[in-house]
Amino acid sequence: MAAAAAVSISTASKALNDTGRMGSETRERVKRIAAEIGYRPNALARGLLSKRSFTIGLLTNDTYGRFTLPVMAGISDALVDHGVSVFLCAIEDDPALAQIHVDAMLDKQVDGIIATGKRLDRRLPVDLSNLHVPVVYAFTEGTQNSVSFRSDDEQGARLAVEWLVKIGRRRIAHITGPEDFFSVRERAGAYHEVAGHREPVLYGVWSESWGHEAVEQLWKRPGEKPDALFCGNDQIARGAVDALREHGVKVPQDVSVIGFDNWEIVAAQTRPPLTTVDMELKELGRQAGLTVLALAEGRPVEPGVRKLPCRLIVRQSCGGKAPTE
Amino acid sequence: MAAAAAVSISTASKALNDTGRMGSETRERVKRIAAEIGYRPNALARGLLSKRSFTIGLLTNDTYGRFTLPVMAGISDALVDHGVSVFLCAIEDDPALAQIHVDAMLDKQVDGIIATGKRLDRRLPVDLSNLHVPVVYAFTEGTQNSVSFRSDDEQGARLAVEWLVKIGRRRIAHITGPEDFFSVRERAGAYHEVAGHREPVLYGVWSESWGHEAVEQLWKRPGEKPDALFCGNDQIARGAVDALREHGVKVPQDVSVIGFDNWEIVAAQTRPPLTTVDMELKELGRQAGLTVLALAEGRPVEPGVRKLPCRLIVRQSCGGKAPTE
DNA sequence: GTGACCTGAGAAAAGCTTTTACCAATCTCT
DNA sequence: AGAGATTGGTAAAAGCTTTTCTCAGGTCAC
Repeated sequence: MAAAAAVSISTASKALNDTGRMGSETRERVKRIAAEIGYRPNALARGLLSKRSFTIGLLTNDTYGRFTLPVMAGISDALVDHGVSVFLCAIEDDPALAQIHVDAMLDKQVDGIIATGKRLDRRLPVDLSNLHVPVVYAFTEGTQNSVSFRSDDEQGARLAVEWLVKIGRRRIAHITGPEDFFSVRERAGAYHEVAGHREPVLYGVWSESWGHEAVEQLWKRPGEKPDALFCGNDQIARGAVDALREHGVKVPQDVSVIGFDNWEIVAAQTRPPLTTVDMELKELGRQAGLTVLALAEGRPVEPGVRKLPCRLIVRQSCGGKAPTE
Repeated sequence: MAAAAAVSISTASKALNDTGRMGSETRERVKRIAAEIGYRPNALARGLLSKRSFTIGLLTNDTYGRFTLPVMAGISDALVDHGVSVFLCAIEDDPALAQIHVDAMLDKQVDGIIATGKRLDRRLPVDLSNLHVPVVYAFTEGTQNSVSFRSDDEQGARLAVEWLVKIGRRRIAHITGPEDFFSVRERAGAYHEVAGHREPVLYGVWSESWGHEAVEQLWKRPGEKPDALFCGNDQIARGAVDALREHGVKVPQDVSVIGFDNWEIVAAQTRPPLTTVDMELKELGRQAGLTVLALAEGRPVEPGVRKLPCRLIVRQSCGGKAPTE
């Protein structure tokens, strides 16, 4: 630093880091002068020596940011206290682009990498398994012996269906996304388990229009109609609510509708606002961040898949009362 | 590098950088061995010397990511070719957090900072005016003598209203957000200019429910109804479309509705999909990225506000034909 | 054959910080 | 008072690149 503080370069360092031996008045003086001139140590130089850059990389292929943003917020939230900054790298399922970003991050000596995606059962289009920095997977499929975090979709779905049962619904239908999604199968499994097989599962796509169409199909069928819809995501739920309204069916009086994801922009703007399942992605990001930090510091972390519980967000599309917490 | 390539450390450097004098067969051999052992120079050490970290910081207070994500995508897209990585720092209108992030970035010797927000007429809660690194503002209010990029909302609004006029609409109403937003006033100004003053401007909030309510108000009034609605954003437009449907008014046959923002998740999922104005945020990010890079490299950049043109996205909520491009 | 020149490569410094080793001066105890 | 311990501080090395300087050996010309 400005050894212009009339002291040697090493004394300055020790003063600012509260290490070494020196007179307390010297230490104080150095600190004061450092503060005055606004001295801040160069993290590059420090990193060169300490082998820690206090930097991690976040790799994502989720362009919408639906999943990445909350995860990122959690990571950043957890790591900012430790002085760690985050490189965000959006690779759009482009292996070449991904490799460029990974190389750039490695050159910059990131302390670790968090890989995140938009789907639990897909890998990012780049191999991170043999890097010399720790890698943690969040909301995307990890590799053998890696640490990965994911939401517990089964528990989330159970939460939703149990809620519907609890408020007295019995004929619960499930409208959801494409069956090749792992989450879809998990959620459907929990649905079957809790609700029994009274109603079929309608697989489709993740859009409002599918939710709309699914309701058309259900209401076109003869016989008793469902008194509740458990939807695979909020967009489907929203389409369903719209369709119900057009049929003159009242939500939540006649039919309860529950979504999944708690995507505020969809869930809160639906009329009525959607009761839905929140995957706690921010918390997921927080844990992923702390984990990659632990690995970077050489602390041991058990490999494996960690499932984080979902939380039920009660709004008005189901009726019933919010649980007293 | 592994001078284990049987050559001195300086020769290795010169070989890999194609500088200095040396026998071509030595150069080739070093390069080959470097490639074999997967050597990559340490960017920290290089940065220490060259005063360039090939790293920039992106500061944002937009938690939804509605504006930040496209901007970020543009920046990243523009800079990845130059080997620059981006620190994403989400500060949630928290001055203390913002300062922490800025300090962390400066410590890490970022080559520049891009500030971005969710509102053109608001500053970030941190002062970036006297940093020793270049700062560029994108979609947020800049400081004196700074470089800032913003969308041309006036031109965008003009585009929208002119389109409505072109397809034969005459009684065009404007439902928009809070009047204290600069963009709202600019858009309303352009609306008045192009449409004349036949219909009032309805100021409200940026939500679907306001769009819904505004239509109620309009249709409750005696006299001729509007034949077109220019909405301040896509959410308002969506609410309006829903309300019109409930009134039995057909979109686009009876009334054309046009939005603003081109927020895919809203605009494309509305029935019918919204014709809307795109602010070209990705391009805005791209230019901001290239500009901060230019400043970092010492190239001169004229200070001032750069307005980028918006683009009309024609879907089905207005009728009319897509312009032949 | 010898001085001028060129070539290929290595030595060293710089960039900034932290850490270890070290030295001179003061203190302590008998 | 003098040996040994303590104190307050400095010098130097290490971490990894790049750049500039230097040098040994060879080539060319006269």
